Amino acid sequence: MDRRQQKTRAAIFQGFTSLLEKKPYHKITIQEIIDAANIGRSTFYAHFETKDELIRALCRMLFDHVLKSAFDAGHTHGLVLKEGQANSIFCHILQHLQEDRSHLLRLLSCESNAIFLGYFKASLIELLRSYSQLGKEMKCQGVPEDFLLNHISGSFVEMLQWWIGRGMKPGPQDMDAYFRRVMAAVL
Amino acid sequence: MDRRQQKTRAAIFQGFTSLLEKKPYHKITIQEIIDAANIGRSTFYAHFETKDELIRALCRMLFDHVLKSAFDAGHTHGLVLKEGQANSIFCHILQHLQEDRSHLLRLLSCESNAIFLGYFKASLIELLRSYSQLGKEMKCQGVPEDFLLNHISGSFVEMLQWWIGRGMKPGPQDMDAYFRRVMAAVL
DNA sequence: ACCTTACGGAACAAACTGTTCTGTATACAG
DNA sequence: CTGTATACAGAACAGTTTGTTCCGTAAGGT
Repeated sequence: MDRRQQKTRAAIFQGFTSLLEKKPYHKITIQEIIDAANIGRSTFYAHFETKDELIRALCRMLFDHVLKSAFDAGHTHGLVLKEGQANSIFCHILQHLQEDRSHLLRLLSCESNAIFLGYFKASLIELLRSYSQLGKEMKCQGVPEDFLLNHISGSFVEMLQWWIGRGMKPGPQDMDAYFRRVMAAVL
Repeated sequence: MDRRQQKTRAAIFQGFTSLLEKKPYHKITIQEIIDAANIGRSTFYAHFETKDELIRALCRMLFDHVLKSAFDAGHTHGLVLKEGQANSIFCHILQHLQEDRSHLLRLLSCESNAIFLGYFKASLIELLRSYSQLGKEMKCQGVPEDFLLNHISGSFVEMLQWWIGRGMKPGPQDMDAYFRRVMAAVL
């Protein structure tokens, strides 16, 4: 990809991100993004057709990394923390978020975090669907697998929302423990 | 309240609702609502300052009824279905939704249902918080009550989303059974 | 019957949108 | 190093939407 395109794209993401920390998504105008990114009007439209397309691209970029690395960790250690283990998919995601370094956590803490959490849940469902050991780790006979997938992913995202809303106060291990307790009948 | 205001308010809700079934919330303009409701421009702004205020008023109106009646049923029967029981808070909500008559289910099925489900979850948390028998019905020691409240409400709404996305295919009793299974460690 | 007030509708400036155009600057390949 | 391709900035554009103000009319409430 052309270096100029990379820089422009990064500038748009950066400007958009900083705006999202100040005001809700639906009140941000494309004009403001253009000003924040310090680019020309036509340049923005050369990269993204709409604001929705922009946020989707942003989500893909951010979530792909986190979920991929969590998946790699979980492939050998399982979904949730078991006794004597240090890693697991869910715990790894939480730790990765707290370490941050990317703007991910700031976006998940912003006023419009529901949008990001929605995309996050969809990505998580896809991840779990492709998780080969899923069948072995899920209990709960008599309930459709699809329902369980939705319940697990949904519950995790709901927990994330609660965690973020409280300033990430309990640590990742504690959260993983809470999660394991309430999901005891499923995982 | 003035009869004229009642009629205007109803016309706005009606027009807005029918628009929501056709297109997503954020693509609906106030101008379209005005046209659909067949009222004057200044009249709309005399009732609501913004589109967000309108949808919030709509949610309050719709959810208050459902949750209040569900609460009355649950006050004598408990949160979830036990053997030999015909009613419970969660099962009652599902049944009430399926009977419909109000436009609630259509709104929860529309493209922008995430907005409604968000308000629904908030209302549900408030309802449960004021539910006197909550402490007795919740298991799961060692996990903050606030976390459980969020998990229960969140999981219910996630289930609702799944149910609606599948055309409300399994009946309310089946859904209540699924819910009871996955929440076995909590309720 | 009177007074209050909600309504309709026009007109308004302001802002945002999405597109098109032109000239310039930069990247990349040979 | 040179030429070609293309990404960029910036202006200009018409078309919407927004939120407000005005006034005359119509309906409600007492």
